[in-house]
Amino acid sequence: MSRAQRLLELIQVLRRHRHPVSGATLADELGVSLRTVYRDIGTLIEQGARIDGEPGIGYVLRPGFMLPPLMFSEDEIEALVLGSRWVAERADAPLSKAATNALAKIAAVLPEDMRDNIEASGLLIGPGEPISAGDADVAAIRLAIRKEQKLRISYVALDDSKTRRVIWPIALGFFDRYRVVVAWCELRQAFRHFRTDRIAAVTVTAKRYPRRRPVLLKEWRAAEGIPQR
Amino acid sequence: MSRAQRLLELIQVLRRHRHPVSGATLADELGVSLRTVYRDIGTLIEQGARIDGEPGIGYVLRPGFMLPPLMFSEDEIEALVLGSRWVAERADAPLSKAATNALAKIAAVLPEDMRDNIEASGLLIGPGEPISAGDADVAAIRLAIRKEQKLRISYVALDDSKTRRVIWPIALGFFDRYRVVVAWCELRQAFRHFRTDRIAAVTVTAKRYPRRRPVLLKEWRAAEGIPQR
DNA sequence: ATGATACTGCCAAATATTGTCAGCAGTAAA
DNA sequence: TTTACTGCTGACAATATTTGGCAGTATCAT
Repeated sequence: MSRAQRLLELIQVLRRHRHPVSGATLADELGVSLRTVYRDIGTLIEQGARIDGEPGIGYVLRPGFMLPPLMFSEDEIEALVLGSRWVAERADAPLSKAATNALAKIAAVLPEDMRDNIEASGLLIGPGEPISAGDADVAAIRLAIRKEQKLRISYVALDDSKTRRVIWPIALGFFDRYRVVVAWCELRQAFRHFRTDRIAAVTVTAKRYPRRRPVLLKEWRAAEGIPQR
Repeated sequence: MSRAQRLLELIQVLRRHRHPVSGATLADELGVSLRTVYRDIGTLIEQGARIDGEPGIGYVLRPGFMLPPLMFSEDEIEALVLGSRWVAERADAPLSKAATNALAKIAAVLPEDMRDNIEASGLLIGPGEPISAGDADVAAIRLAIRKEQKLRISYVALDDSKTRRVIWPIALGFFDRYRVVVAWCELRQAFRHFRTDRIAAVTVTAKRYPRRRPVLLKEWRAAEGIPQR
């Protein structure tokens, strides 16, 4: 049995057992050494499997590893398809691919007759001016937002003056013609907006900013007078 | 990337492309040689995947997937959230509400920590000029598209000339500033585009148009020179 | 017919996997 | 507290698998 097959088998075994299973048991069931089981589990976790291993207990597959079947109304399907198409069309390359992937995953867990609705959806996204502000950078900025990491940027303001700043990126705003990074600016000690097409260079620092993003986001909303959702 | 990962990825790629994909394309997407793709496909089929490979065509994953799709990745969640927010912001009221509902359903099946990512997502849709072309009408048009029903409209063209026509709506295009109904026009006996903000009145007829929407859509794409997805 | 594509076999080099041994750390129960 | 289980990690060498390239065949759409 190849390793790939064994990994799938391992998931199945874990799913079968509701209660914690010891690595030794798994090793036995899979006909493989204990060390290998540890390695396999490691691989699965790396791939996104949610497996709890507790010393003295064993392994449990936490719920939420796999997508359960989903049910949507026709309007909901159309909304999801339209939204994904917009993202696929307008966002940076990795996010664009992610949108298509997400839709495919949803399609896979949909009842069969609904699956056709996805492809047949009559809602289209009109072609837009491509926003070509460095895909790689935008993806990096998204990641920094997620991880609450400081960014060092070199920014060309609207009056063409150039500054270097360290910012705490808290959000990325998608407008029709450009994208804007919302951030706390260490230079100005205030919230500032930076158009991605005017960011000449980005360096992701390893430093995490000292406050939590949701809190900052709330403060920014208050400062801008944007009602909370 | 390990082979096991690649096999999962391969399935996902096949899921993503609903139409036949050539081995060469797969090889390219996976960053691996064609020969290896053939071997991988062989392995997957051995494990029970239902993959059709036809010479001259390519590969198709038949629904009835063998592998339950794994959980959404962080990028995929962000893509879904962003897409839904765009729809919630820019589409007609019922669709907007559907987008929010769909997202809630997805959130419901997510493990807890991922659920937080939905609310905390840092991707925002910038406010756009509201497209206020009769929400009720747009919803009605969407429904007519889904049901392949004829519409009777009164249309004000760009030169302000007014006409009454019966059209077969096949798609609704979302542009940044307006929305366009793609339809077969009985008056002109050709495909025509109608901006929703210039449709003065809509009546949904009970009559179903005599041809199938996907076919018409394909013809329209060909006529417009839009490559098939 | 032609081109595109799926598919198979073979080989050598590159790469991954595996078991073993050795040790640390956490949990539950005696 | 002690003991028995258990998770987890590192190193290493033997082994197995994977990979790409090449050559060739078959099948389908046009």
